[in-house]
Amino acid sequence: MAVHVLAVLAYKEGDRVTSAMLAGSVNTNPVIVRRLLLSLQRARLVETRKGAGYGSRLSRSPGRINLAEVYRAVEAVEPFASPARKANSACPVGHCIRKTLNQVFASAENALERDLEKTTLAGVIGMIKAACPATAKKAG
Amino acid sequence: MAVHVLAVLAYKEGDRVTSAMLAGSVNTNPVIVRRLLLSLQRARLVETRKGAGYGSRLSRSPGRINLAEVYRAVEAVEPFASPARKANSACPVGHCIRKTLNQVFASAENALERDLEKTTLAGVIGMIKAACPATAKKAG
DNA sequence: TGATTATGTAACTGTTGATATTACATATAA
DNA sequence: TTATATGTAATATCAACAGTTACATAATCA
Repeated sequence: MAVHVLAVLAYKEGDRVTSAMLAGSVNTNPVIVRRLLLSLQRARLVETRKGAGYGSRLSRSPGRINLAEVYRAVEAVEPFASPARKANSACPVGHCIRKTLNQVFASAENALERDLEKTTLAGVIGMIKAACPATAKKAG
Repeated sequence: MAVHVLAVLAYKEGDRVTSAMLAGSVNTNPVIVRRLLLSLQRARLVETRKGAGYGSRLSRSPGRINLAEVYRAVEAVEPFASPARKANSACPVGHCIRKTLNQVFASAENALERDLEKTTLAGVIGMIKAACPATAKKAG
């Protein structure tokens, strides 16, 4: 969803867009969008202003925002499960597996982010236009 | 958790282990383990037999099972969200973003799996032993 | 200044997926 | 035939995420 919101913002290069308009595009509630925007603000990906006629816009050009940044901005918890129950430490595997799996998963997540870094928001927009060339250039 | 279970099985190279013993190590319920084992059976990673004195063991040596196979065996759904609500197709971004994001995420997941392929169960065991050298070699 | 517009945020309510638990049918070994 | 172990259904619990309503706060604009 984060990528969707940012893609709309990228579409409107520079124009301010309200959370209500974004929610309209994603088909969700403005509050959900605003909560998401808070994460994106913290990551300095968007700028938001209150007041009549304002809203949010990208902090940088779409070509200078890659999807790894977006992923990190909205990633709530570790994508790989840290099981609720802790392992049985009487078992040698259970006792020491956590540290090991963390290492392995950190490496895997790193590989994931390296790949996401290769795609910018501008790239996403380009792919969307290529996938749907007939679409109008400006709409909510 | 899947990796944990398989690591225990790898520890016991070849020995049959019951779901109750595995559940003891992971600190969970035998039924949970059995459901997980069903996925691992479908992926031909473990063999299971009913009856007194039996249980499960690895189908192959730990050096010939990599974590990408495990990931694929237990991966329930797409790790990246396909939002419940579908996007607003009146919006040009909403209309065509799904296909584009699927492409991008497929690539990212691929990168993830390429990384996981580099680690085998034998490697995990080695890392565990290195992390906890003092641990006994044989226990539940 | 005051009305309007937008965000920030709290409180509460689904919904979903993972885990947990109990119970029982079935298969296999001894 | 008995004991052991898996397969599986039904149900409960829990956390994360999304949704909704409501309202305080901030900023613009007339």
